[in-house]
Amino acid sequence: MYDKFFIQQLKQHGYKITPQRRAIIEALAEAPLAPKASEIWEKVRQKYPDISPDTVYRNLTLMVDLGMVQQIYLRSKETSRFEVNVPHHHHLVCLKCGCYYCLEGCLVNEQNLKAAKRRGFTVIGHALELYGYCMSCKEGRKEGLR
Amino acid sequence: MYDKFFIQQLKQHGYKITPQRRAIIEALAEAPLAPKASEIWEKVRQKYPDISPDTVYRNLTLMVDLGMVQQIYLRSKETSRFEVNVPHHHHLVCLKCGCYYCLEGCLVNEQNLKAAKRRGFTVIGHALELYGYCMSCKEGRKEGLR
DNA sequence: ATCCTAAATAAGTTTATTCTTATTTAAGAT
DNA sequence: ATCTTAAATAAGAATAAACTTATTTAGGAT
Repeated sequence: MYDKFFIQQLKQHGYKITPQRRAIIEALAEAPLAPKASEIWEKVRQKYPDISPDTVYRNLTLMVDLGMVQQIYLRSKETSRFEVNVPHHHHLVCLKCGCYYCLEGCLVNEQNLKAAKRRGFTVIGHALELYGYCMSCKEGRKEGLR
Repeated sequence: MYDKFFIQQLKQHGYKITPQRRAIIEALAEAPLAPKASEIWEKVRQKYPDISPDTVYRNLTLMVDLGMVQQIYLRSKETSRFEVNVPHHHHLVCLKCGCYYCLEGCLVNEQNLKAAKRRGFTVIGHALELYGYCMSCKEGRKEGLR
C-alpha cells in the first residue's frame, strides 16, 4: 500500500493532511487502473457526500505536480486518466476512439535534461503521448477523423 | 507561405476547402509565434464576424491530427498554443507561470515506434512536455504550487 | 487545552472546449 | 448549369475543469 507513502510525501512538502486528502488517496489505491477524475470523485463521495469536485481536481493536480501520480492526456476524445503505483512510462493514444496502450520505459534523454538545466529550468516531470490509430480504427481512418 | 501547402494537404485528405478554413489558415500564417485558439478566432472574426469558436477549434484540432500544426499543452495554467511552420520539437513548460521554452529535436526513439508497429498501432504524431520550474519561478516553488 | 494563521475547503461562478442538431455548402456527377 | 449528398457550419446546450470568495480547519506555538 502506497497510502502511507503518499501521506508522507505530502507532509514532506509541507501540505496538510485533511480527511478529504486521505479519502482521495484511498480512492486512488482502491480504484481500477487509471481512473478518471470523475471516478475518484464518485468513490470519495461515498464517504464524503459534500466533497466538491474542485477538491478532487485540485488534489489530483497537486499529486501530479509532485510526481506521485501520472496523468494521461487523452486529447479531447476522453478526459484525463490518472495512474499510480506504476513505473514511469508513456502511452499510445488513439485519435479515433481514445483508447490507449502503455509503452515501456521512458524516452527522455540526457541531452535534453541538460539543456533544461542550462536554462535554469528544473524538470520535475514530463509526459509524452504518441498519437495515431490503433489496429481496429486503422481502416476507417479518414472517417474517424471527421 | 505555407498557405497553399495547407490547402493542398487538406484536399489530399479529402477535406473540403471552405472560406472559414482558408481564413483560419491565413490567420495562422499571419499570427505571432504559437497563438492561442482565441487569438486565431479573433483574427478570423475580422473577416468572418459570424464564425463560431467551434469551427476554429474543430479545424485547429483537425490540422493537429493531420500533423500540419503542433499543439503545445500548457497544462491548466494556460490554454493550448498552436505552432506552424517550425520543425518538429518539444517544450519545457513551467508549472508555476505556464511559460514555455522550445527544445531542439525530438526525443522519440526507434524502439518505441517499433513497439507501436508491432501492436498494429500507426503513429502519426506525438507530443512530449517536460514539466518543472523556470529560473524565475524556482525560488517560490512551494508557494507556486498552491 | 487553547490560540493562531496560513492553507484547504465548499459553493457558486466562470471559462474553454466539445457536443447536438438543424441548416448550409463544397465539390463531384449528370 | 444543375443536381446530389456527405461534410461543414452556426447556434445553442452541455461538460470538464478552474477560479473566486467566504468559511473552516490542520497543525504548530503558547
